[in-house]
Amino acid sequence: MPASPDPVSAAPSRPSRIQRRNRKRILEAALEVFSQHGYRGTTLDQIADGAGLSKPNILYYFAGKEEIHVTLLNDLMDAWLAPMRAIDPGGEPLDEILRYVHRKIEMSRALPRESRLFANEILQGAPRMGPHLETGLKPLVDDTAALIAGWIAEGRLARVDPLHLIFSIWATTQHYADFDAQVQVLTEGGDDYDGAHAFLDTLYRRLLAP
Amino acid sequence: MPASPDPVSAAPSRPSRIQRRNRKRILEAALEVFSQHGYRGTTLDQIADGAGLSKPNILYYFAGKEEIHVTLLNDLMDAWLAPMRAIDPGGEPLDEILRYVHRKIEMSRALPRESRLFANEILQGAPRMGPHLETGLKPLVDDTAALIAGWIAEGRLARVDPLHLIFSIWATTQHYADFDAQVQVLTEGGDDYDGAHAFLDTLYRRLLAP
Amino acid sequence: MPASPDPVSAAPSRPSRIQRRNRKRILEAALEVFSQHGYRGTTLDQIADGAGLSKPNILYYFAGKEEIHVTLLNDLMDAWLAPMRAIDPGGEPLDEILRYVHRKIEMSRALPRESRLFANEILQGAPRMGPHLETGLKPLVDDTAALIAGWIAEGRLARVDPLHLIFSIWATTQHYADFDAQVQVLTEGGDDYDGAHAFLDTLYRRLLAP
Amino acid sequence: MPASPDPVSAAPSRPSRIQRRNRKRILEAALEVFSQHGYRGTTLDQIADGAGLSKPNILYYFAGKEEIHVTLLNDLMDAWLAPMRAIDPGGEPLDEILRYVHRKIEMSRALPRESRLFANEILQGAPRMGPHLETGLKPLVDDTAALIAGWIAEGRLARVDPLHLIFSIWATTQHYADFDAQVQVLTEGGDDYDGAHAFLDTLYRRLLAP
DNA sequence: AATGAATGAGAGTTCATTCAT
DNA sequence: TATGAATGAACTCTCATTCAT
Repeated sequence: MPASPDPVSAAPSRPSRIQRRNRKRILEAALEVFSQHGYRGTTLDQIADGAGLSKPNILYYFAGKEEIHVTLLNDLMDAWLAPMRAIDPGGEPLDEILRYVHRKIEMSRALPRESRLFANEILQGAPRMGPHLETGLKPLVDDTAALIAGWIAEGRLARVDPLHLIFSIWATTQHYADFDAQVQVLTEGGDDYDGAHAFLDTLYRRLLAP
Repeated sequence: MPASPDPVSAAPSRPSRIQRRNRKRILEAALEVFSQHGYRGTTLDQIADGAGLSKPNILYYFAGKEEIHVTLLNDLMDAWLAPMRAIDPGGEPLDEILRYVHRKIEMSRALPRESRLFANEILQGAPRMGPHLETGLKPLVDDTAALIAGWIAEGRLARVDPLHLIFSIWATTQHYADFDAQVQVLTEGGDDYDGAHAFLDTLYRRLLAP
Repeated sequence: MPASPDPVSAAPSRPSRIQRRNRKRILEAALEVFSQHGYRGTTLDQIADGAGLSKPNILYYFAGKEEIHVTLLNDLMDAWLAPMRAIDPGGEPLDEILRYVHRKIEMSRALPRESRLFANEILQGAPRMGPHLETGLKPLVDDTAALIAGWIAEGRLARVDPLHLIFSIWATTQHYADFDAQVQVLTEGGDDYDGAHAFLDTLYRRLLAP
Repeated sequence: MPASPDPVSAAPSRPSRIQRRNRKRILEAALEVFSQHGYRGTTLDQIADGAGLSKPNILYYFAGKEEIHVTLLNDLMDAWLAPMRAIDPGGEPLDEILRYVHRKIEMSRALPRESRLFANEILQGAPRMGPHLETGLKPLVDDTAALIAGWIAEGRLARVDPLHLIFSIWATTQHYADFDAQVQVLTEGGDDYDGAHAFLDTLYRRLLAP
């Protein structure tokens, strides 16, 4: 040990291949069940089964059920906000908004479980995500609302309340993931994301065209 | 029980005043907790506490936790669909749609717990409500979509996909109840239902004005 | 219920006969195992077995393992301090001390499990009894030490440090209960409480006779 | 292993320096936690942490938790009995006893963890030390009691029961280590070993002076 | 000589439900 | 009708120990 390069300190020596693989498996399985059954409706057994690991082994990687959930939320937060971050203040306003809407629809299609995970959490009062809303989401939304307000002031977008506009975009795009069970019934299993793209394009174009 | 005038058969001798009062209490308490914590997150103890009844007494009125939940869903279904049923086929199309939108916003404001109860249920795949969607919701939505399609064909509304229009109205109006925790943070506690009325009025007016 | 004298309020309406009987059974069984195996070494299963009740039924009466332990400690505290409280400040000093010693030996003989319960707790740093030492024990010991100091000042007892005297009385008398396993081996199963009475009478008489 | 010079047989090839160091570390850490939390209250993790070794490595040196505990008990037994062995049959009786008492107090002061380790074990019925009491302790105590009886018969010590005398010396001296939590509270954190020396010197002098 | 990874056997606790009155 | 009492099944989490390297 004397001649060792010494990473003895408690520094969490970067995870091994197995560690990374198993953590990934666990989070994948957890996403599946948490997004479907909610926090309380999910059991460690379900996660363990889904991950192909024993229950105590799950707890070898995560301190407890809650830590898995919080880790999921944290890890997904960035990806979740990416579409809004990608709005280009230097772009053509209407284009930027419409492209944001289309990105959000695509996320609903590609990541419906993630959408439902967040929906579940917020529906129950965001008990494990409260801080993130304040520190992660709020500033970004404030900035975006200000940007839109600027565009409106310049006459490059029709007059609307920017914050309610943002709410409406979230609501309409995430609806297809969050309320999929209902959408399925009413579209008779079609799911029709193309129709969603077309409809919402029309909607926001008519709403915002200057 | 032998001397009872009422034979054992399932004929439900009409409920006494106490029975009606207690059932109402139970359902009220159950709505409160189910809407906040979801199905699995809710315990009979919480419902019993909220109702001011003992746990076994709860089970005297309902066969089990699931029956309470299903009863709630059933009982609320009618009220939930009332705003759509109230659309007058003989009215002025744009007015009818806008008034539907405003009624839905008002329901979000007045009955947020009911909204979240349904949201929770659908988010989890509608495990206890599946049939209702097919038999209760689908026909009504089909009719309404057909009505709207008719109006569009007559040139009395701008061209849009009626079904996606309906989705968007649900999404945007219920958003204020279902994602209240998030709305609260971003509006800094204001909640702003007036802004929602104004914004959505503008939105659907611009979208649908012929 | 209308004509009821109404103890509806949350007041813990005095326990029923069954409640009292079962709580007693649980505490009796818990004393048996806690005193033998210590807090951590005791399982609820052992207590449940000893009490002839199911494990969840144990938890119907007590909120958890710790509450059982704390309840035992609290309930026994008074009895435990009674011998010291019974010292009569108006009595003949040497007699009073000697009678205190004999009472303590009798407690060791009659209540060895209680003695070991306290010994276990203090040995591990009194984690669940800390406050009691300060508020219950300390004032009483302070008073008793002052009383003894007064007797010494009056020349009615030989000079000794009162606090260390008290320690020695506790140590010598409780030894027979706490270290019974060892005493048994060395006395070859005799246990000899009579010898203890005689020896300690001699000891404190020679120490304290003025 | 085939080419190993050391055949598989149990012949314990003498331990390397590292082995000796690690065993010592483990036992030191184990003493710390066993004496504080008791056998069941102690986890291998705590020992591993204290020793700075991994948990499996602990089990490379010891077959299991129990073996660590038993080893501790065995290794300490000699040191624990040394003060009694040091009583000189050829010495001046009162001096010998008093010096034994003082040595025991010093052990309480210097090795409180060892004292509590034994106390814990005996308190719980000596489940892992039973034999030792018979084979190690009993003969020594028998001898010492006989020695004291002889001194008394010769009129060189006042009449007392030798075995109860020994019990009392153990009880009074070890009390300061075993019940330290209580002593601390009552001495207001002083701990006062000097007072203990003085008090017990007086006590046994008055008891035994011929 | 050492350890990251894994697990079976329980631990304490929760909870929907049943029993007895 | 109503409830105090009771419980089986399941849940999260712990821990001594083993496996594989």
